[in-house]
Amino acid sequence: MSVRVRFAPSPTGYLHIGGARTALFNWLYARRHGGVFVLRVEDTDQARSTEESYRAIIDSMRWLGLDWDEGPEVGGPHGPYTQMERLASYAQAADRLVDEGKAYRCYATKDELDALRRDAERQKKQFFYPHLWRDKTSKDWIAGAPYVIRFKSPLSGETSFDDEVFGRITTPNDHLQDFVLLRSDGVPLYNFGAVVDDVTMKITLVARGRDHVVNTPQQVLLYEALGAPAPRFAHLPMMLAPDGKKLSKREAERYDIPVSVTAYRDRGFSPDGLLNYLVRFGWSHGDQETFTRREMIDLFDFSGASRADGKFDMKKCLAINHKISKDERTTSRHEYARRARPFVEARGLAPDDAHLGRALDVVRERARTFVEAADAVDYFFREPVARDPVAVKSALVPAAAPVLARLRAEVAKLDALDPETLHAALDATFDWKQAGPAARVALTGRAASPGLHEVMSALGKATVLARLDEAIAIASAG
RNA sequence: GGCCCCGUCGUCUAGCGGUUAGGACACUGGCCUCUCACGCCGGUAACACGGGUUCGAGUCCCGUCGGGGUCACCA
Repeated sequence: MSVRVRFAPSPTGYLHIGGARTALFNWLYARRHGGVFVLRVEDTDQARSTEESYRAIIDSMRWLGLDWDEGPEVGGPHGPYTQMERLASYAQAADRLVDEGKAYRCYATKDELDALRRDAERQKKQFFYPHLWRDKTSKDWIAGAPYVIRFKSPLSGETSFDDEVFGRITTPNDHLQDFVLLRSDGVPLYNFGAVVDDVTMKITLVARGRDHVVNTPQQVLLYEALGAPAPRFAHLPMMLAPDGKKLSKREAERYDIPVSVTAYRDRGFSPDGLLNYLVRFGWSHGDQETFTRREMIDLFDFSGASRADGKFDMKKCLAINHKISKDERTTSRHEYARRARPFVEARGLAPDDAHLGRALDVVRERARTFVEAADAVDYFFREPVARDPVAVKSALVPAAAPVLARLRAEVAKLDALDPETLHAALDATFDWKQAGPAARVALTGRAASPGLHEVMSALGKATVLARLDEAIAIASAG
């Protein structure tokens, strides 16, 4: 049977970093096995679902490059891929279960149940749905009154399944509630909607966060009741905040960790950089730290997944992004410039491609993100260059004027400013240890920068001469 | 609390009965050097604890402790 997996986010917020990892693992599994990757929108929580969230999720998936074969915007043979457009399917399945005596109508109201729940809480007892309507028949139904459809859970025995990463998981049935399949308005709840869809969409493996293992038994029971074979399951360990708490937005902010994929994009991460951090979170292939997409796909396997939850490490995430971005093997020069450009333009600069490319070549190895790259490249294009007052005060002193003047004279004699020519022309006569600081502030306005020969080369002769003239004037004025 | 799961350096992890317990990030000493990075060489640092099984346990079993997940007409 061909492999079919899905990623099924609910549009109740941005795409969470943990969700992105789940999506990645599913995508890798599908690509690895030449299968189909389905994107399905679980928007049955009408109170929280928004069009804006839907948009953010789609955009994030595209930015990450996790393309789907079936789903919203691309369609497919099992559509629609949005649950609110599939209500008839759930109603039909639910009716069938009721007819077969595997589910039943429950007329107890939410208020009524909430009251019971509060009572249980007050008595410090666990609330358990009293089987109010479990054993009633259609003769007891109240015409015109709202009802939900509940699953008739087994009262004894146990349910188990073989998880691809955790192995066999078995849980007793006796504490299973008669969970709700269909709300009184006909909208399905998560467990039911997901199972009905997974059956009709012929999903063969479900990979998701470990927080879902608890409702897997209920889903297994549902497959059974529906007379459909259950897919395989693969649960992934949780991604936690540095303190071991849930990586919620609030918790993450305390550690300056972005939680939405769009935030990583805005912070100047490259999709491949982020993906490389994520793929090594809960999965490994020996000691290999970074992968090209091709390698990820070829090497991915659930046997490489770990079972222990992990804590997010922003420093490492940045380091991995840095490694991926600066390496031509994983990020081409052209790709780097294409992604960096918007961040440069956001600073009000508009260099042409050739000029930008030269500057990025010079700073690339020292920028962890495109935001840092844009900052590092700023003085190449800003006129007049912005000079750091502290650096000016310490380096552009009167004594530096003659040194800068001599540098200006030497550069003026040259035709091309490539690094080799500059080294040949200047190194014999300049003591860079002494001339460096002043030249650096003159040319870049900063106390730290890439090597001066490289900087001059990327700056171009005209700009170099102009900036030296400015600096000489500043230095002379003291 | 019930049920389920997990436990190797600070962090991500390798390990699948016999290893000086390896790598990466972080931290740190040094080299390189016009500064900052990059790069290179080196260092600190881990098998939660207690019982078993075994000639031999990080690897297998049990217990303890610790951590996490979940108990909705949310997903």
